[in-house]
Amino acid sequence: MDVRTQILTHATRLFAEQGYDGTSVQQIADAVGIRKPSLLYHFRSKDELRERVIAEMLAHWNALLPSLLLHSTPEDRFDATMKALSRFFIADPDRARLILRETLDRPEHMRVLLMEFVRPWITVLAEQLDRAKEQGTVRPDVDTEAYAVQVIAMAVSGTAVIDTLQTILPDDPVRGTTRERHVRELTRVARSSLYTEQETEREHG
Amino acid sequence: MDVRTQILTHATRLFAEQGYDGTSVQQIADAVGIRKPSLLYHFRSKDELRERVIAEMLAHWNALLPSLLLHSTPEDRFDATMKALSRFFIADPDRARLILRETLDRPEHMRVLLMEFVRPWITVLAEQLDRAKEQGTVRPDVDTEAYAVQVIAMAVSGTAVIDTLQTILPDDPVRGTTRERHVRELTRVARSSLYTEQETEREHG
DNA sequence: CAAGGCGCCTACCACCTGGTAGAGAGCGAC
DNA sequence: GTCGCTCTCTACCAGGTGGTAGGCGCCTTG
Repeated sequence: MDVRTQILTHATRLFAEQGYDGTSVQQIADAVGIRKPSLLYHFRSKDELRERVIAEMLAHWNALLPSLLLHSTPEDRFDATMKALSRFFIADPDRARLILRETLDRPEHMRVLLMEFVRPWITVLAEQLDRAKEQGTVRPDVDTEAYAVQVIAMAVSGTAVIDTLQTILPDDPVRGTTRERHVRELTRVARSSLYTEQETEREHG
Repeated sequence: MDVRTQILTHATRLFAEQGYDGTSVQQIADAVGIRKPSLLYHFRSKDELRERVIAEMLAHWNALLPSLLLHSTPEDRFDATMKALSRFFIADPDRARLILRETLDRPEHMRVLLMEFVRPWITVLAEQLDRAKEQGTVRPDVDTEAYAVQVIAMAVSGTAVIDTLQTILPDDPVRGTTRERHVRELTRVARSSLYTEQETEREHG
């Protein structure tokens, strides 16, 4: 792995764990095993590094999402998208933490990013849900746009903090680990608040 | 308002907006209108100030929550608690941001706080829901503990980031403002995923 | 064999950080 | 009065911050 990629990897982890202000260039350089000026040779400034870290993550996002919407049939498209979304963040919780931190630290910047990378998907999802609503599979009182935003926000923030919730949502011999319980309940809440009762029963057999 | 309180107020706001590492003692002192050593006369260190800020917020929490559970009848206790929870954070979104930041920055510390200040309420809520489940008003497939945690997490993280979501969940002449849409959908999701269909219809008239 | 660019280094910079020392102003108690 | 206490201040500190200057080895290209 080339140095530039190593820097991005370690910077991503450290920014996610400690935040941008809580992480020094020195720390990142130490993690990579180079001197500070060497790092600043690859990235002009700490700020550029941060932008690159976020861009890197959004590139993954952009590479993953479209294929998922194209490879699924219209019927299970929503479920497939929801699952993919969860998997994207659970696969690397640093992504969720990074997004959450950027939202808190630079809300104006995040608005721009959301507009470009998230808004289109919200629109697509909401349109699908509106069609399903007309067919009677989705509850009539759903604000489809707000619902889509809600569910994505739940997935992101949930993934970011799940490990800390261990103490208040302990592992259970019957119900499984904290993570399992959380994901299962998230899925249940998302589904049962979306579909009409008939649809839910039909799908569950 | 005495100086100590002023310091706490400004520190709360600044920590919530910029994070602990992103805020300098100098900045807080400037906001209050005193010199840095004067601030450090009232709080031995920046770290103690942070602890006091959090303690202050948890004191509010502790003063508010019990009265709400005692003054409501068993029937609407859950709804009342949920509403109170939302109001607590919406009244001052800095609280939600502070909690979220502390969870990201010092997860181990947050675990301790959650155990002391949140776990008891989760237990109480879960017990109520379990009783309601036996009576058939709550869906049988709900993991009541996980559900309670989920809803609280939704309220906290939702409030913390709602203003930034403006771009992807715009104000709507029919559906209302971003905030209204978000809160309404949050409530709808929480309710409709909890109660059995009969119960929902009965309550809605 | 140069020439030159790339990548990494040491040494250094101004600036800011959290925190301390100690002086002095104001004020109530004896 | 003068003691002692509370509170705020100026002046200062060591250490860390992001970032720069410039040299040195290495590899590729003529």
